[in-house]
Amino acid sequence: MEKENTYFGVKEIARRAKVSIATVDRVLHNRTGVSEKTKKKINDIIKELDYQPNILASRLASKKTINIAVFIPRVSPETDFWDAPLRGIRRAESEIKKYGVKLNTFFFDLNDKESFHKQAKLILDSGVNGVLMAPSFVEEATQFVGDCHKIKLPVTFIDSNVPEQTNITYIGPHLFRSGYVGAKLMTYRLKSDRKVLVVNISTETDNYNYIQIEEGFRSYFRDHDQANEIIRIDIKDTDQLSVAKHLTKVIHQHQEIEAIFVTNSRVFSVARFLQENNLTNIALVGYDFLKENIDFLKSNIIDFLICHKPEEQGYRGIMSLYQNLVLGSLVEKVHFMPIDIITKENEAFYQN
Amino acid sequence: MEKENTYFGVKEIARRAKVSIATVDRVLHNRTGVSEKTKKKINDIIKELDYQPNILASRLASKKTINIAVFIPRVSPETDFWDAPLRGIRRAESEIKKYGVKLNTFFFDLNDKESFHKQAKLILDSGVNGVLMAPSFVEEATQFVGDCHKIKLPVTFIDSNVPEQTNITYIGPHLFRSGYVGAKLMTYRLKSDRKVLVVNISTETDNYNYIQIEEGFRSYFRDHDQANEIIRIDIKDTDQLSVAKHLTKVIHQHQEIEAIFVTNSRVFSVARFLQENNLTNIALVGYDFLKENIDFLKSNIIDFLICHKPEEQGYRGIMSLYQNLVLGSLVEKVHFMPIDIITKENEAFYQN
DNA sequence: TAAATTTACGGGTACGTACCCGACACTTCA
DNA sequence: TGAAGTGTCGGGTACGTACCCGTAAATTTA
Repeated sequence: MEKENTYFGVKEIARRAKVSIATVDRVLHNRTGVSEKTKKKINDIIKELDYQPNILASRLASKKTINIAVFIPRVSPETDFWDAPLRGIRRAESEIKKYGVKLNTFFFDLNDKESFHKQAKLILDSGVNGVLMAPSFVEEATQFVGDCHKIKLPVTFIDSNVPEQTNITYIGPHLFRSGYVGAKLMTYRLKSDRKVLVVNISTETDNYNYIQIEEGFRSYFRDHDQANEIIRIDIKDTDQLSVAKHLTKVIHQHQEIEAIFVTNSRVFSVARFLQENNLTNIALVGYDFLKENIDFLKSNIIDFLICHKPEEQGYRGIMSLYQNLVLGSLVEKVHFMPIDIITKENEAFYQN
Repeated sequence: MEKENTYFGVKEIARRAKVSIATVDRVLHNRTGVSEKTKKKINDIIKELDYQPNILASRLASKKTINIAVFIPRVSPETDFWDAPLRGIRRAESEIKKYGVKLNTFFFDLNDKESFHKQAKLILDSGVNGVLMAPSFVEEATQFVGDCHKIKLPVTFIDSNVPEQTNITYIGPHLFRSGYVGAKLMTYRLKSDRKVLVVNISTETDNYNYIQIEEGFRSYFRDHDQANEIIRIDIKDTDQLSVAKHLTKVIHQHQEIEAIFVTNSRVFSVARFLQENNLTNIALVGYDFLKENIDFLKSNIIDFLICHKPEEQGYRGIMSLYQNLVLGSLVEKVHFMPIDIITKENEAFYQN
């Protein structure tokens, strides 16, 4: 049961180079105070032995804290969706803070790109060791990731993905399939070939995840030769009044709408509109386990909710970064969350 | 940047109990040599402080090796499928052996349940700390897991799952969906409403994963109102001669078979049969990136192969156990592998 | 050329836990 | 009554790395 002694550490390197452990350490962390000659000698031995530091010992001895930036939207009075990931993040924090991991939260406002920029700059200047973020603003996030890449800062996305990003990890739903599932659920309620409305309520119209979801949604209809015409609207002002205004208009224009698919958690505002206007015969499918949404689910205004375990996304996101940082690479590029279906019948048992 | 000093370790416990660290340690590992009185006092303080050991330090100081049993089928001359997971397992081993993890391999013979029993007994007696296994024999695996559960031995399944097992982790495909995908691929080649044959070549007929796959397969046909009749055969003797005999018979009985779905990696033996009997107009879909399968894929005998990244399953399986054992719980109950589709066109780029 | 810096390096302690090696008191038995 | 055992505990070192502090040598400066 003895541990294999085939492992070479700093001690062995020091012995071979005929220097002290401290000097080897200086080279390893390229600190000053080592002559070029001994530096080269030590580096050669490091390469020869293919030295891999013992990260357990390293973390134990280090007084430095690992700092992880959490970069997600602020929980707003409009929608408290981001409360769930934050809970998971806090849970992860309490589990690993004893190993010297500290989280710094940077919230941005979904209605204000400038707040994203500001916080992004703060993060880059704060000297953190990793970032967990929601790439809600696609373009801005892409640029931010680029900046992180330059200084070798690992980044993990949750909630939605921006493909073709190098060096990032994604933990969240397969957005296309999620939309596909949404369409399938919708067909359970479709009784005719009348129109289907896709509603995107967001200040960001070009948001990549909504596009992916909608593509999945449309794909289902194509794949299954559903004859329903799919129309879509973007509602850029997220308050209830604007939503009502837009919906009133579109429903007047297209009298034959028999079902609505909302691409995010703001389905409750559509539900509220339908309720207030007595349009309860329109099927409604949307996203996320919010209290308001559940209420409308219970009262049959919303037919289905899709949910991607947001709390677990937060928890896993932090844990993934922690493992990445503490245990070395182990890089898992993508981890898809389940696409859970919530109905009136099973909502009581749902685990976020 | 200072580490939070809110953490209480053995030192603090010792101070409060007015004993030495060694005595606290004795209590923590319930070794002998502590009076009932001090034991109780120390245990009370442990509970009060909600002491969580620093696993990093613990692993570093411990001279004990973590032993993980690898319990998978032997690579047989018939099919070298299990070579891939083994490669991933070896890769994981080389990455973590420096942290005192040792793997003990126990191979069983897929044609011999007795070999499974024998090795299972060996594992239980070997005093390992965790088990990575393929539950190829469902009933036997279930019983084995029960035994492991009694002695609190964590178990991880790869390749296929046995649901409703407590305390195990599964890393592998969503079998039902995999069969569903198989059916969808099949429809690309179906030109009429003639019969579809499902072939299960295995010494184990009641193998849970084949049943799951087949259910997924049939579900697709049901969901999409495909009129094709699905017939199935079990071939319990896996040699080429037996396969040929069974196929000859079933093809005579059902003259209208236009497609065959093989539920595991032994699709090559069906391909060989089709080739030798010039039945190349029959569509063929099966599993796994084996050299023989790829050859038949290239020569158009096999139309599609489905693959679940077996190497990665092995790698992740070990890593999951390692993290579970070293970093504490972090238990991830299920991790589904992607359901990859391999065709003649993309096989050259496939990453196992 | 002596003093003041700077450069280059080693000694040694700490991180939190594991565990060996005793020490001391107390009991048992011849 | 003394020796041998048993139960209970503490001191101290080790794991592999990080990093503080001190010092001798080399270099610069006066």
